[in-house]
Amino acid sequence: MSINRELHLDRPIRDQRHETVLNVVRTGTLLSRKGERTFQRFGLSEAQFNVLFALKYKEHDWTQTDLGKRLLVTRASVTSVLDKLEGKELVSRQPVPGDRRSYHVALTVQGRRLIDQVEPCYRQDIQEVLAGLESEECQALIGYLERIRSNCDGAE
Amino acid sequence: MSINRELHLDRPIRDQRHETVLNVVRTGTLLSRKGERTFQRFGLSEAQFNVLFALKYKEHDWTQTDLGKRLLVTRASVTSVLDKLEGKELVSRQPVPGDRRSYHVALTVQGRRLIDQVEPCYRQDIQEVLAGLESEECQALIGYLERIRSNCDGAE
DNA sequence: GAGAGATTGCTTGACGGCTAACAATGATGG
DNA sequence: CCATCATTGTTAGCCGTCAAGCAATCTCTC
Repeated sequence: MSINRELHLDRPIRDQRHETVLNVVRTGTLLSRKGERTFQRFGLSEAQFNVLFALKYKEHDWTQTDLGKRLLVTRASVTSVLDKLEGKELVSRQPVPGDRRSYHVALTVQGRRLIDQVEPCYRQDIQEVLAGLESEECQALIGYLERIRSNCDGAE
Repeated sequence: MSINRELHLDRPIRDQRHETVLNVVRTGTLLSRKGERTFQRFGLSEAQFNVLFALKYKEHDWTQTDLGKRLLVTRASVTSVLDKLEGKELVSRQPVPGDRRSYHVALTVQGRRLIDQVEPCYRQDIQEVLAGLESEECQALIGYLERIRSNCDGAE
């Protein structure tokens, strides 16, 4: 459905670029919310899922700062999410040899078990949501979005 | 830049649809943040800007519930943002004849003056960010995103 | 070595999002 | 008229985000 109808606008948006921006932001929000509903069934928030998922597929050891870069949030945000996950014993902070300021973050056994349960549902969501798009269309979409991001300060 | 590099991934994402979803969410976030930096210069949050902008272009009277539908947030969220804006005397709640439960929300003189100042910067952001895309490309992008949203529950 | 500057993780406070519950009010059916 | 149900805005509690500032620690330069 068009943004105009979706936002209950009396008049259609005149600026096509404006309409494009609203479409991107709106779609991103809806995708996040779909994920949240799935994660909620496992007692996880989106931020908590993101941490577990990242840890599952990491190859090197990550400090909290590394995790923040991966998830694109500040160190303060990492701290609070990690406190929650550590309270549920899903992740653990390991001391880093040679740097007493840092911790390496790792999945616990329960954490690994949980993310292995959630992941199939997450992947199913993705397939559902993108069911209508062919591979070439995905590629084109990704290309457009990369070009937009290249004009946003803060993209790294 | 590709999501793989942007997220500091050790290995590229295998599932193209997964990569697509991450691209959409990521781009939406970056667009929001660009807006936030602009609004901040005027002492506004993104949510507060959205309210002022919506009120500027409304044609009918809107209750708080109407505003929530337009902005796609709950009534509770509208209440708190409106409290902030009313504290700064940028909007006012007007009693609705015939329904003592509701309020009509309107810009004050200062509110109108402020949104008129912010809007050009906001529109400039949009032009900058979408500078690289032709009209047909925007149209294609919008089409892809609408098809994705049609698969998200919660799109109205 | 010693001092200056960076970096790390933590804390605090503000913000906006949500859900759930509430009182007040409106609408509807008998 | 009245009982019931729906709707409106508010509140409280949780969450995650950020910015700003802190102490501890590392690094670099002299």
